[in-house]
Amino acid sequence: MHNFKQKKLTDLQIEVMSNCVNIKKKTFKTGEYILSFGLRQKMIGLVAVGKADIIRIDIDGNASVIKKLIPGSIFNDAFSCFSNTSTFVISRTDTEIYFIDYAQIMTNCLMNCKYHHQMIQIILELLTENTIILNEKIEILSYPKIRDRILSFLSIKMEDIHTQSITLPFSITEFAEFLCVDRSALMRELKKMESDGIIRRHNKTITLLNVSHY
Amino acid sequence: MHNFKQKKLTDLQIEVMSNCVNIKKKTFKTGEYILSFGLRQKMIGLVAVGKADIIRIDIDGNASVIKKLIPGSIFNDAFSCFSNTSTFVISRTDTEIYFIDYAQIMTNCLMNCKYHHQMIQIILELLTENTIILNEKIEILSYPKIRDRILSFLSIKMEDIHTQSITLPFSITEFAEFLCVDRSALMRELKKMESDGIIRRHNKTITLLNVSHY
DNA sequence: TAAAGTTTGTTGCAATTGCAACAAATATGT
DNA sequence: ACATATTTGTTGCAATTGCAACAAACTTTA
Repeated sequence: MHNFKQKKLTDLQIEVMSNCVNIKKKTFKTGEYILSFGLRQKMIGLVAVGKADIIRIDIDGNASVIKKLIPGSIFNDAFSCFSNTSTFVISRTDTEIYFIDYAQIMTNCLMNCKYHHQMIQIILELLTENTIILNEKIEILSYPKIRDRILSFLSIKMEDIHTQSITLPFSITEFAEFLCVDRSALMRELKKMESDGIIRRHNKTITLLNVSHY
Repeated sequence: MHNFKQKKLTDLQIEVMSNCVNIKKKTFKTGEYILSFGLRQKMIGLVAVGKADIIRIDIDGNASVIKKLIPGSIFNDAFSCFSNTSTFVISRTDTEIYFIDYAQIMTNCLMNCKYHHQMIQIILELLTENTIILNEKIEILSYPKIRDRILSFLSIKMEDIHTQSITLPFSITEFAEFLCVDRSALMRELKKMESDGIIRRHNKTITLLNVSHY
């Protein structure tokens, strides 16, 4: 199974940070909502064990996966700054989550704290990584056509892992949600792309064929 | 003219930061590209005078305005982390831009620097604001229908400025680019929404009418 | 102020998409 | 292993959108 590029917090980093700010560990069962007790708390969540999704549910009840979380992934409440929609983090397996209060970083932690510098750096990296992911999503959604969204998604992911073949980290249904398109329309387009000789697909593995001739 | 909510760097903040890191000032003429000399330089750009746009141009040459920059706005190279697209900052009027090298922040600046703490805070705020803006854009683009995108845009902006009336900060043509929809299709939908009694529009001013009955 | 360029407004038409509905295949839970 | 739930695959049809093309209004520039 391919791993998509993703910044992870190492044990060392966690140790560094726990020397500087308060870190709490909580466990969640499959399907439970991970809500870091009230979203506006400036907490960073860190997935230590298990899988979770950041999902957005709009006024009409439509769900969309914003980001798949795997061990080492972080999420912060910056994701929850939507206006009309609700953002949740939901565990897909049993999970262990660390919550890091980064309001402390700016207030409580002494400037001459031995670990402060390193931790600020980590947090800046995390925020930057979030920005990149969100930019990629905008890149994908800016195409009106499903085919272009698929190709855009593939090229982003293939650039990350340097291959011509991708195993989706989600089901086709979730893939449609991620691309913000109708599932059956996605299905139709995938089939069409196969018959057009652009891709090949076995279940969740998609291979981009050579299309140098254009 | 309404101002959309936007974090600004105050003179004080600029002064604070100039005590800590190197800040360079450059001027640009209308239509010039503001490229902070090579995009991967971890520079923050700050608009002091004039207007500029962050635009994205995809492989097919389609342009999309990501963010309108006004005096006080910042932009950073996190915006330029697209894979298949190019992101530019282009001046729309004569502009004065400050460039802040924030690579220095992590390396050169001494930890006991008097201004360090305050500046880190400013930068974290800027990154967080960027995240919010990108999330709003995703929120808008996640709707397949033009009408929903318009309504989503309006409700986000109206929440910001607490009113029922919005004066677009861009032309209708740019509005279409921002929403990633065809201009004539946007036109058509705006007209339809007017005849449906949902909005009223005079030039760039859109008023959301009461639709409590649903 | 005349000319050139840009934005706005409009429309017909074809392509794409969403939606609904259903059967088949998988996965899950007891 | 059985029953139930979920995901996948397929299709017809209607609605929405993009595209092309053009006229009118408005800006900019010489």
